[in-house]
Amino acid sequence: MADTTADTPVCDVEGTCYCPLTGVIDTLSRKYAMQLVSIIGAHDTLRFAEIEEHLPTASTSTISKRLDEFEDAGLISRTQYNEIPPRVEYALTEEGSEVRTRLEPLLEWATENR
Amino acid sequence: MADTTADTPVCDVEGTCYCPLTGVIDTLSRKYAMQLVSIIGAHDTLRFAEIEEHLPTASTSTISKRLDEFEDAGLISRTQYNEIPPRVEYALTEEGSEVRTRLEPLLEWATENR
DNA sequence: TCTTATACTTCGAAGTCCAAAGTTATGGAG
DNA sequence: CTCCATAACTTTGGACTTCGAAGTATAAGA
Repeated sequence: MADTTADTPVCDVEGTCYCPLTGVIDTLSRKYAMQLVSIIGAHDTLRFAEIEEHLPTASTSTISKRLDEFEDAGLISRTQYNEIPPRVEYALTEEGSEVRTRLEPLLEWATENR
Repeated sequence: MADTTADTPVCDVEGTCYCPLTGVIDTLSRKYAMQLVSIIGAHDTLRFAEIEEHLPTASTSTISKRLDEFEDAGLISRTQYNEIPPRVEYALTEEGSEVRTRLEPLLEWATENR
């Protein structure tokens, strides 16, 4: 009984309320997504196999999918070197770094309280 | 080629690295989970139907599942009043508040950058 | 020719999320 | 006494996601 229009989100409360929040949060709301941003951010660049070592419980295909999604979302860059055997390096973009910075307090707490 | 044992996580890098992080992060890595913590935290208490208004794109069953998971994780409390029609109120616990505090910077940024 | 190395992709099964309909309980209208 | 209304879920069957394991592509070096 607060808003007058039908499709306005009901966010008229004390404090900030993140109602139908989409975008980056959807990308981060998937398995291993937050850990992955943090792991890449802890290094300058990382190769696929190194990421797998850091996230041993995640399947190859899931890591691959997360990386694609992050690239689409502009959170990471993918640099491919045309050598044999192939070499690919992943790194956070500026946006990705910003996300990682804001993710750290949460992950830190979660690490201490598991 | 850094660690000598087989099952030690590869976390010997500069800075903090959150390798096979489990627990609360898994609970938060599900659809609408982070938004839900934030929404409940923006109020003293919330009823089920109010939560649904704040998260119109989430299905009833998903909200119900998230609330169960949060209760199991100790992030929210569920208070049931034996009236007809029934009344149930949800609120963040102290742990939930801590999580919300650490979630805010991320959600704030995500709101500005969607 | 065969092996090696890296970075994936493909596969079928298992688990998660969806919208819509159903469940429980009882107070009040007719 | 029967029917409807209300709140908070639960159930259902189908679509989407994640899983581990196996397969693909490339070319240098034995």
